[in-house]
Amino acid sequence: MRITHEADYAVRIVYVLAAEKKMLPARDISERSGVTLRFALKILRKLASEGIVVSYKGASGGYELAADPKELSLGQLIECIDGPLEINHCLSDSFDCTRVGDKRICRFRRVFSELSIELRDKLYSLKLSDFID
Amino acid sequence: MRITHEADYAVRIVYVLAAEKKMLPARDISERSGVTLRFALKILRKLASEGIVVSYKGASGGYELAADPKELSLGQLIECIDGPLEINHCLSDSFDCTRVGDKRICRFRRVFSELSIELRDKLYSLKLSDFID
DNA sequence: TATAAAGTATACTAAAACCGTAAACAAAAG
DNA sequence: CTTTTGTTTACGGTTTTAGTATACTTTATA
Repeated sequence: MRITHEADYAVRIVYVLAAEKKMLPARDISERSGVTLRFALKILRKLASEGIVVSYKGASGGYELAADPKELSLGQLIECIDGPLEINHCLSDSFDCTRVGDKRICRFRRVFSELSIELRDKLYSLKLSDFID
Repeated sequence: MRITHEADYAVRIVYVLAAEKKMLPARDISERSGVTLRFALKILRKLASEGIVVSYKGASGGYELAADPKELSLGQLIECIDGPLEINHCLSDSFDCTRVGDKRICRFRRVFSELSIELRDKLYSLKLSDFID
């Protein structure tokens, strides 16, 4: 029932970029976030592919926050790394529920779905700017 | 960010026992819940050690719901199998947060903690009796 | 009281997910 | 044209998950 370390690191990394408000090379991001360089690069790649950061190649290259901290949410960051925020596997599209009890959708699934949506909404309402001075 | 299959199965199993309102041998529980006998036995042992079900040994033995369905909650069942309901590993007692940003406890950790508590409270407020006719 | 039907306990294993690491490559600044 | 950076793909160790196996104990009942 936990987000992955990788998603947690993604939050740290983006926090560093948002606080800095400028482009930073991956090595600096690694140092300031406390995430190893290699792993930070992997995470930065995912963030770049989602348009959350932009990368600049070559000497004096690096990464910069692309999204507006007032718009970028914790939920978006976490889902970028971990995939959909669902508290039970039965909520995934591919899952075929065989549990008895209800007509069309089992009652447990319904409440898991509602709780997932609530949690997801809250994480999406928490913007990165809320965590910067 | 998901509960385990095992916790999901525990809910199914307890639902069967609550709907039946009587002792059932493990084989029947397995058949009606759709959980393999071996795995169901493992789960039933954990439920028994928490006092959620009681077991009767020997021929014509089986398992019976020990808790009151009006008191027994989804949260209690899930934590019985999966451990504490925390959405980030940084919330566990043993974790030493090194993240910069705040005086004593980092802001991210605070919101993860609040969200975990909210989710946990909701799962504890959902009683098994809410899912029985 | 024998025996078969149940649960108990411990340990094992296969597969998946997680958490990184390695190496070869491509782009761009100076 | 060389050095510094990012890019891509693949690899691998560790942990968790999910489920199984085996040997055992207990007890109803014939």
